[in-house]
Amino acid sequence: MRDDLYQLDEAATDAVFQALASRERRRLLDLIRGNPGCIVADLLSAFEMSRIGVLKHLRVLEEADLVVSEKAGRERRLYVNTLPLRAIHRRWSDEFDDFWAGKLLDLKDKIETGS
Amino acid sequence: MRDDLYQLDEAATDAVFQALASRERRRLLDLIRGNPGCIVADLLSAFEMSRIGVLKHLRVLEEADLVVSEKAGRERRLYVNTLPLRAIHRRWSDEFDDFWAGKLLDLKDKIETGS
DNA sequence: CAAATATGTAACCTAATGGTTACCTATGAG
DNA sequence: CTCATAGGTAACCATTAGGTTACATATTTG
Repeated sequence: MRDDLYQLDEAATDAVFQALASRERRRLLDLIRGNPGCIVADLLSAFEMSRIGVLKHLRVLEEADLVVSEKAGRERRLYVNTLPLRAIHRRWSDEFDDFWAGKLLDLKDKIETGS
Repeated sequence: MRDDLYQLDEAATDAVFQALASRERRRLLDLIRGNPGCIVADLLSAFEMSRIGVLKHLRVLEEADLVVSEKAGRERRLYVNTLPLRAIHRRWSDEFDDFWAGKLLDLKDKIETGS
């Protein structure tokens, strides 16, 4: 799919941010990104929690479309899908252009220091 | 504060993504961004929910440091703080450089179409 | 086939979220 | 001063999230 044709609706955006709002899930995402094609069992050793806990986090990532998988025999191969992240990145780059460009004052600093 | 000195720890990152994981809060953020210095009462008409509901969402945004406020008499002036968003944007730009640059295949598409 | 492996589902518990109503405090205007 | 306005706190309720244990299924391997 062409990069710029991929768009997130509000519900999908909720799901992506929700999925990213957990350390464990971000770590999971990093692990899969670093080991594309890894299977669920490969991930378990990196976590304290039970296998089912990891599976649940994985499902949240999959429902946010941040991770996709492919069944291979009794195993499941995992991959990061970058499109949702890129869609958000792209949208922010558009919407917050003024901010990224640093054209606006740092209001917080201004307020807190009273300057 | 200099832009690149602002860094989010894991807890702060949790808070930012959590805050963004709600349509209402993203809308709130947009409204404040479009009306810097607006007061709480200004926002109410844009929402169906009660004032307290809005206040609670506002607090989530403030705890994520995405919104800052300044008391002015009995009013409270609201501003968006862009630093957390910029910090995330910057980190992603570093970490996902290969992806942003489109150097990697779209694995999802590959998997789903079986090509 | 039998047993080990990889994964998935169900049911349950606790804590956090998202919302409410009712009440309280501080400030500005007449 | 009186009262309307802007905002905040407390207590509550329903739903969701994050985790668990126990059990079930499918696939390899010996």
